[in-house]
Amino acid sequence: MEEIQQAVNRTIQETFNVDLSAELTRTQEQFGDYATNVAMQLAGRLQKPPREIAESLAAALRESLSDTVRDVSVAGPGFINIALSDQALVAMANAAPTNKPTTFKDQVVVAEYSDPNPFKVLHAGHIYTSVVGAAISNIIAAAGGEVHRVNFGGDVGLHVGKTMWAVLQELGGENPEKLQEIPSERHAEWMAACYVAGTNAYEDDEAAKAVIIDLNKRVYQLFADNDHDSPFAQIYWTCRQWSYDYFDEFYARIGTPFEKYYPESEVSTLGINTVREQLVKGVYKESDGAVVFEGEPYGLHTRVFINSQGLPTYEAKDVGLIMQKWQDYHFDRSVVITGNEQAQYMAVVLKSIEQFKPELTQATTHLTHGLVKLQGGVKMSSRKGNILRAVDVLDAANEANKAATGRDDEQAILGAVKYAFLRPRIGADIIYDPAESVSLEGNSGPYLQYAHARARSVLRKGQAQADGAIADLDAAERSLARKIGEYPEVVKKAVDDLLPHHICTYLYELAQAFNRFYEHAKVVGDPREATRLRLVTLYADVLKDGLGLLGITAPEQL
RNA sequence: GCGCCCGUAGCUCAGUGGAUUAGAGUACUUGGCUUCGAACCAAGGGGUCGCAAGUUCGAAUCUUGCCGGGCGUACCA
Repeated sequence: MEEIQQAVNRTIQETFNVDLSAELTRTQEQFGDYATNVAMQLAGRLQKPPREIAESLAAALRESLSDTVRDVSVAGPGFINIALSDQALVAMANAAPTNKPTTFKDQVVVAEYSDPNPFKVLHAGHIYTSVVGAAISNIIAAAGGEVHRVNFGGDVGLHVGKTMWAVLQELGGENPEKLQEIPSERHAEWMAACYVAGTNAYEDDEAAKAVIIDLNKRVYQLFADNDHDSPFAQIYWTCRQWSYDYFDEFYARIGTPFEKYYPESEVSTLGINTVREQLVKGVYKESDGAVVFEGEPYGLHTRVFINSQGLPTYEAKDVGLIMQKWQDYHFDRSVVITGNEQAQYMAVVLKSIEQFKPELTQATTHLTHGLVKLQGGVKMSSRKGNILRAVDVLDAANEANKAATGRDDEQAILGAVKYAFLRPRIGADIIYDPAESVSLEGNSGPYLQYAHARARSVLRKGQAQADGAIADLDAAERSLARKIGEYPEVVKKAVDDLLPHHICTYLYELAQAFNRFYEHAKVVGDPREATRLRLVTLYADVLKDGLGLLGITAPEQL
């Protein structure tokens, strides 16, 4: 593609003495393989009819690209359509499984996502953000980045006070030894129930509310005193560990493990110190007893970093987190993935850091996604416990899959759920329908897994013939080869935009192209077997590679 | 009020560095398995691209203004 693009640029330069970078787009197969509209762009500057410009460019390109191009034609108001030769198409297809962009070559990248709070339950949104974050991390890694996947969460704060309140009720006071009576497989659900009880008490019971506020302060004090031994400390640390065990287990299950957790407690001191330091230098200001950053000069709003009681808010903690990540990794790029309700909040935090560490914010990218809603547009409400938990999403997928296939298949339901979450472009809220996600038909994860398994099955029958050279292509083969060769361009686009859904769109089109090919092209036993086996191999490899970027497995057989 | 995100077929979504006739899936109606895995393929109906102006040879895409939805807007995260 780049070769052709350069040839077009060179031709424009030579023919019209104009420096212009031509944009090459993929076009419908009936028109060719690539198209460009430079002739229309040039029409104004050259004061010539676009078709005339297109004709002379096309003629020159036919000459200079005679090795790689089958035909260069002019269509409509002045589009130049370029059809590749079979050899060029085959060369691109051959390179497709391994040809990756080098956008992040030799760069250290920190990817932060998921960010659940200890002492709370993982909900559907956590699967979504984890799956999206993992896919983006995979894409960056494919482009050469050294990716460190990290996770940030609140091990201190009011929600901890709420949970601890109910925990103490359950234990009948500060009796850490009673925790041992809770079997390990019930830890997560027990703590989730405690959080719900604590939240309800906080809202309904004034006395409890006061206790919870006090417990919150006591938790902060544990860190100030480095207290691991008092009964209260033992309960806190044990429950905190239960949370991290539960997170680890869940991430392992869905295949999105993390290298490091950054608990809030570990970054808040750095955050508060940094903010105080910069308060003296005038970056932050005191206002009504709190420390704030005034965003209005930058079109943002003012936010509190240290509250009037001297405690750090999330803003100061995030300052600490970013500083800590910098100290730990000296990253070239830091990608933070959160819900879009944090978009403007993060803009303020980053703008404030830009005042004293501009190199750090320049290297930071904040990507935001929407909420997970259920089919029918019902929003998942937080608190109270009437939420869709992460396991509920997987259970629903499992139920639906079982109803359709009659068996349990963890890889199938993970493939289904992940694909359902990755298919839409990041940004808007997503509507999740468990039944549709595990559907065996249409644009779904199982369709792609099936399409892969089917190809591998053909290859098993075709034995080891699959590395033969391809000489020429018939129409069905050409369509498939064309689609396979597009893969590197799609990955490049996904990397440039940091948008994994481009890969979903492509893989589905690829699988469709294969299924059409398969429909009327016999592979094993056909005179063209060698060529076709080679194409099927490339197809299956690309499909597997693409699913891998999405974090979806591609089983050899289903 | 101000700011950010979003609005494409009944439903769920691609397409938004401008481009050839706006595409998929699903649902509905049909056709195709004695043949490499039919979880597949093919055909059909279904769209004022929220509305209106503007820029252009050309706008779902860019600009402006409206309408509708979500979120944010100082001591929550």
